[in-house]
Amino acid sequence: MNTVRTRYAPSPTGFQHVGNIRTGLFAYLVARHFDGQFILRLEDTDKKREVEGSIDHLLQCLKTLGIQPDEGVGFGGSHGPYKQSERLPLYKEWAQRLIDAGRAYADPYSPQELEAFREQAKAEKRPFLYRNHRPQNPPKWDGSQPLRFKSDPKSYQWHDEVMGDLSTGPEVIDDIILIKSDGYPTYNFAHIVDDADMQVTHIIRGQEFIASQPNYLNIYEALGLEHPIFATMPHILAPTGGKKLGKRDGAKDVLDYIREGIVPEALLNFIASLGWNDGTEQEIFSKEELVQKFSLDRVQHSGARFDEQRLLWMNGQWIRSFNLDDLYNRVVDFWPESAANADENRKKVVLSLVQDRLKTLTDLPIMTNYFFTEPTPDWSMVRNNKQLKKLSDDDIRTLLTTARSALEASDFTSEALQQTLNALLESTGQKPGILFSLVRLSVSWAPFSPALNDTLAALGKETSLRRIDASLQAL
RNA sequence: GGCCCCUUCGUCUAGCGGUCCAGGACUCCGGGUUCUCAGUCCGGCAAUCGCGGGUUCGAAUCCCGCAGGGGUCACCA
Repeated sequence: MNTVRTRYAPSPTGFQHVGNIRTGLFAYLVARHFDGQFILRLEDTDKKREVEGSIDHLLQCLKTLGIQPDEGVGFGGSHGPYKQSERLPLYKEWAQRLIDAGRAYADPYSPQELEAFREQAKAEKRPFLYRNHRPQNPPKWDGSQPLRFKSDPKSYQWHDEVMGDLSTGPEVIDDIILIKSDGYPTYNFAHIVDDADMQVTHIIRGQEFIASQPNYLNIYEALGLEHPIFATMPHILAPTGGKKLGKRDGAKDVLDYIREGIVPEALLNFIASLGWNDGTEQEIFSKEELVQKFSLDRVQHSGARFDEQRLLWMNGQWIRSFNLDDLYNRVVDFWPESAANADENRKKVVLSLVQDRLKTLTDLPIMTNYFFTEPTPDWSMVRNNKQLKKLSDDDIRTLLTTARSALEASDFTSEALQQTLNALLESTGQKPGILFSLVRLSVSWAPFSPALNDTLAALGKETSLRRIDASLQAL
């Protein structure tokens, strides 16, 4: 077998969302799995739809997710240029071959005439076929008219790595446009030329192309080319309804997930497992494992719904799997403002306490703010607490004062504090629900915090005692 | 409308003729973990395998119909 070469070939028409990027990921995984090459090609043949900044965004996405092309726009390679808009002469050349072979001709109709044909077909509830209107003596192609393929309608059956054996009749074959009147090729033609020229072995693309596959087969034949291996991916479905996930159904920018505190590993893992599994009960896969285990024939045939709950769960799994230094480097941009001047060691201590609690990296500020700034006592939190509301102000004052002096005598390691607190439970005869809650609130004034001994240890003796004093003052 | 594809718990899925009155994961609900929140552990709810016919001793698994969903029929990709 030849070296496997796959490509991801988006058009620069906006931001990348999970639906797009999954196709790219799978193409990447196939290439890596077989020690082949992964190519990034830009299909920028529709100048009207082009959106500025698309390329930068695309590159940023791939970089963030660690999907590294071997060749392509921004990566060099010996089959370039990798932007279709810079390959126009090549398409002309291949088009000329078809013209010379009598397999392409100029389209003499005006857009209005074409539209009339289409309306007619629609009124008669027939599919529109251009070849039913194929001109007898088309004018010589001078580039001002679209160039059409002269098709040879026939039945086809072919194999798709994902979908299996597929077949169609001649009625789906038509004279499609190869070169538009603006001089740019259509996708339909350009991708065939480019894949051949770039020696692409596997075409991995979305389900929307399955209907035009027979037309492509017809063109491969006319060009005398052997066709690559095809693999058709099912769509990712929108959260509701059965439609494919698109921008207007709330498909989010891939980078938005990262900004919202989803780690790249989790996003990659999640996207890959939408429509693919390795047949075991494993749910969490690293990129390396995906490369090793991925195979197209285990890709699902039907669409998969995008379920953010599951993504969030996976994110938590990944966050908990990182060692502290790794996690620390990932959260640099997520700390609360109050942590701006805190030193690294302090932040690491705090981070280690909340690591198990983070669902996304953006949870960090709300979970850690009180470690870095003095909280404002809010006694309504005590009064609204189911257990604490029974205590009188005097009870509270006594309990807190007793606790304060016991803590003052503790040397404030996590272990020593646990002993101090346990002793305090005995000496005061209080339940943990009362004593611990009260102390926890008086040092944090937060709705939740890590274990009390750990929280106190992280705050340190001086700060803890100061906050208890401040809380008592405010009572 | 023609053509093509798809159809297992709410969701993602395992399953390739018997080990499945269908297994795992997410969600949800109980319980444990000295307070909270999360995590974690244990347990629970949840699919008569789209429907109807076959084939077979035996079908989620094979065959045929039907229905529903999706894609496509652009000088978009």
